[in-house]
Amino acid sequence: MTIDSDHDDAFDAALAARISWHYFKEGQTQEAIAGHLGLTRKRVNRMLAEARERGLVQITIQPPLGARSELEARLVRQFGLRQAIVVPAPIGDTDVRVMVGAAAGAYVSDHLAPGAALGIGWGGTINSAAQNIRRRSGQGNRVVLLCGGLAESTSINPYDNASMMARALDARCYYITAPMFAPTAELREAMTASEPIKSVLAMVPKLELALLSAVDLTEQSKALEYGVISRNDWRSLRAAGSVGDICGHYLGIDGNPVEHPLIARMVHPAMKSLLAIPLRVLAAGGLAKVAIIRAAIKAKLCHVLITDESAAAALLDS
Amino acid sequence: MTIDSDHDDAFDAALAARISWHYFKEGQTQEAIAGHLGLTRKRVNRMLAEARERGLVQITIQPPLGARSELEARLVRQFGLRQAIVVPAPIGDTDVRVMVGAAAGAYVSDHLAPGAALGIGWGGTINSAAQNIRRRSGQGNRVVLLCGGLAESTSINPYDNASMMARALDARCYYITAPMFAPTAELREAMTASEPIKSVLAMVPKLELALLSAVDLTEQSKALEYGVISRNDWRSLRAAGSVGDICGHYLGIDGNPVEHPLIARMVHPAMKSLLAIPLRVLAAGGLAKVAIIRAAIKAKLCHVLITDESAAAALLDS
DNA sequence: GCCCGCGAGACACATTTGTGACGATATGAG
DNA sequence: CTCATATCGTCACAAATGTGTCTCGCGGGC
Repeated sequence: MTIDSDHDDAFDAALAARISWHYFKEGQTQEAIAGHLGLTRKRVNRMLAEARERGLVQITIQPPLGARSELEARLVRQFGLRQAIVVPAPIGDTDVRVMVGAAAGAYVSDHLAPGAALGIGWGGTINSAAQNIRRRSGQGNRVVLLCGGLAESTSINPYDNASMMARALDARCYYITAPMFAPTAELREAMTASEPIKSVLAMVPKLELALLSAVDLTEQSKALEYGVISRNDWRSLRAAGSVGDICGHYLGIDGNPVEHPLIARMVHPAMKSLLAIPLRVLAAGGLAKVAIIRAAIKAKLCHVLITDESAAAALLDS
Repeated sequence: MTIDSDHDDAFDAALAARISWHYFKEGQTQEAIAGHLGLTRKRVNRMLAEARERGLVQITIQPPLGARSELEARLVRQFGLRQAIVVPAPIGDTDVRVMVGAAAGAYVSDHLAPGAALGIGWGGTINSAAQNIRRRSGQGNRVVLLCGGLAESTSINPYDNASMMARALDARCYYITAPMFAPTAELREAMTASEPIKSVLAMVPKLELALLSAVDLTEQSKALEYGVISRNDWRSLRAAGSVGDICGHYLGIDGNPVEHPLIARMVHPAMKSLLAIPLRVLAAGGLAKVAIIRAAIKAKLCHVLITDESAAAALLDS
């Protein structure tokens, strides 16, 4: 399950690395590189873009080190967090998730010890985090996906997120081989009690680090946009008082689980299992996520919050 | 000693970090960022350049991971190294040292454990390595400069190299407070036996990691260019059969120390001390360094070699 | 008060970069 | 063998970037 030597195309990583060296480290122009290596400038250009997309080239921005941002300090104080990381809010129409994810990837790279096991959520933020992991190899890490899968491969599929993360960490990856939403409550019981799934779920309380993501139930919800949940479910979950979910645990504004028929069909690790993980990092940004972030903090799901300025400011405004 | 609020000018690191996020992570145009933050585009442009120069923005190119380069494998085999890292040779007239140094910085970042002590050489390569360290803080590292100082601050001053490295690692830094070349052999004895110097030298055999640099004695020698050694010394050292030095130890082509009056005046850790360091990394590239690299390997000073393609190819051609 | 020098913004320009259009060439199915 | 398709190189152009020059405003020295 963890074997994936080359995942799709014949992308020449060695060539891309060489081009990247000349471009980013040596500061040569794309034209000069093309001439030197006997390629077209356009080819060089696309290889560079691809190298960045694939995380082969990584750009790290060192935090101001000594002087942590004002917002971070206030978040820590007001919500009793261990740490808060606030990245700038996007200027244009850029997706917040790429920025928060970038910080999340850096955080995981810094805090996942060799041999440690990492649990992850899913979504655009996690996807971006995976791209921003500093590649390692032979460190004996494990990645456990903390939710069930989605049959339709949207642009943000949990299995894909997990696979990318595991590849970047050279980790063995464990999936919950069940849908995120079981067809019926009975099937959910049967599935979670059956073998491959049961033992993966049993790994969760023993994880060293969890990188959680938050799904919101606002109008802008990506889960709604991509059809992960139906508009009917969306409506009734909101009516039940939920502001979103963390790993399939739908929470109310106060952080308590809500009552809803869907709950009994969710395939996910028990809340108790999640709460057993000693370091729980929540990565979520954007105004839409403010309510669910607050709920997650109240539910004690968040030791470390990675978010953006707009969400941070809104959180503090309450 | 590790406190450095702002080391010289009023470079606004927080602003630079924010700009860098918008530019590198969010992919905004410099103009848009300038507009958003109320700055000139030119200012944004310069801040970005400065952020890169100062190592605030770091660009990492992941090695092909599985498939290590052919050259590296051959170096390891032929010279019995633990590891070899070969970066592309510069295309234009770029300084090889920035490329080799970049790789060296990444290597140190990956291999210097918390609390460990690092010994460093000096020169452009080390300077570039320091710029490419992934900043850390509170890890309790120590940096020891493995040579004496130079009075005239050339662009590559050992004390400056050490200071940059220590700053990047948030490490305490130890200097040999003596000139690289003592005026007389007697003074050298007196200095190395006297107090601050003696105890710094005593730290050397206990270091965990050494990042060594190589000084060559070719026509292109930077040491000659910058006047670190006089042309007379250069001539006579060559006449004595030396091809360069590692931490002030002038070696012959076979790796043995040469005989020369200058030797008795060098302030540096004993060869035995250097050889007691369990992981010795030599970072040097360019054709001029080939002979001294080979000598250093023969002198057992090099467990891990970080070099560029041109030097690697030349080393293997022998 | 006046002059000098310095830094920063405004402007301008050359270079570099990203991207789309178009045609050539390879690849593979029938 | 032919044709459809996809990939890649060439050309071209617009946008973005790096850099130089000019000028203005500010502060310090006299």
